[in-house]
Amino acid sequence: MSKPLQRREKLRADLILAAERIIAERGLSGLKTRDLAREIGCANGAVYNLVADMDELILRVGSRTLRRLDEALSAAESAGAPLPQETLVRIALAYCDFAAENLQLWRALFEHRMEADKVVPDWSVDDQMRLFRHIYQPLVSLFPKRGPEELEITARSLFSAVHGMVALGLEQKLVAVPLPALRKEIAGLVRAMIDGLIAPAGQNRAAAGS
Amino acid sequence: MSKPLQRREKLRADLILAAERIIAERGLSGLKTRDLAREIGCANGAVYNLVADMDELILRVGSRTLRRLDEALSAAESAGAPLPQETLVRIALAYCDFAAENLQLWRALFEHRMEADKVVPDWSVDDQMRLFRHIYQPLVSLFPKRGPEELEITARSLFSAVHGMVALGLEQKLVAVPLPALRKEIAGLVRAMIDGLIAPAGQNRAAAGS
DNA sequence: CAACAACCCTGAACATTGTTCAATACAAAT
DNA sequence: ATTTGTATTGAACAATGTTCAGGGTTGTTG
Repeated sequence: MSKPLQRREKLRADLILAAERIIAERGLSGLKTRDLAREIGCANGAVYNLVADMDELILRVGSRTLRRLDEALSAAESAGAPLPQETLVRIALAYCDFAAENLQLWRALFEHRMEADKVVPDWSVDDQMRLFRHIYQPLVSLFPKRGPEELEITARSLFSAVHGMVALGLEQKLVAVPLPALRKEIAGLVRAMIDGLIAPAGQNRAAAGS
Repeated sequence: MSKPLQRREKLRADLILAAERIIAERGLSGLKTRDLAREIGCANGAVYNLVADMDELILRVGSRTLRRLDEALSAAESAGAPLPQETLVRIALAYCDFAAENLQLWRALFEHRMEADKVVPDWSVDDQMRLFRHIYQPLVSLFPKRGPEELEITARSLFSAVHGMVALGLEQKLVAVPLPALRKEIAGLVRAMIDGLIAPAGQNRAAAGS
């Protein structure tokens, strides 16, 4: 009795949680199968009954991280004035804050590289794509005339630009900007990007919209 | 005779070049000491007479990559109208092109993480900082009233934003934007950022400059 | 030229890790 | 209770960065 299937699932959940804790504490490179096995109380070989390999485990943890990130962005989306400009700023800052507060787990999302030939499974790709929808809505309000495809690309670009600022801003403590300064920079540049995109501006607005 | 010191330096150079070639072909994770030793014709142990460890070797390759990147950006800087806006766009596109043409070597610059406690040597940090100076100059032309510190931060932010677009844009082939589209997006968003930063713009330009 | 010291190189050995697998223990079914 | 299929174990394997004692080479000195 004691429903072995449920026990298996329980162990699986424990494994993923243990992996998450270890990555958060010691970084992606601190994740070792033997530590995991000891942590959840089984032989190292048993790990491979719960997940196919380390890649899958890391992606599972990534999925959890992405879900929490998604929630943080959702909260920011509806946590103030519905002005699309300010909503986008809030989302960008929420992204920055999440990365700072979950530094190692957030890094793991991008540091991890699939071993060549093996493909990222669909459920993982879906997780990633879901993030863009947060900035898509405000962009629709800002640019009602533009088509969905164009807006999707813009959403992706905006997201990527903010991601870059966060990534390099949190990189190395030596030259790193202090967090408040980084937040200010992000807010400023997001507003600038939006203003510039709206702009009935001066001379050279040629290539942006076409 | 046969000047052993020069021989050593020759071997060292060979080693770095071999490492560069391997990273370019197989990525950072494809770099193995035994392959390197075979490649340059020595025992695997001998590698450690030429460099302290893999970290140093990777940083040496990174230094070469950064130098070439620096040259590419320099060329872009002076390869067209001296209008600062267009100069910045050219630099951003040159960055994108360099990353695309040197994908694995460029990725290695950011994928590589120092083993904790060990610090990045000075010469490597210098290499990295040098990149910002390319966008610093045009920014001085654009914002003569702002102080050097503020401009340095802006330079860093602009660079980071473009880096983010390139990084996520070249990431996964599945959802990846084709290169010409990415270039167009980068040019558009760089112009937007600049316009937005210049902007005597509408309602909400509060937080950017302060 | 000979003896010697300093240094380099070799290749075997070590430690760490992801992964596999034959043997064992266990659970359920007949 | 016996059988059967599955889960678990822990030893073994392979890959890989790194170290090291021993042998060889180089350059210097008498």
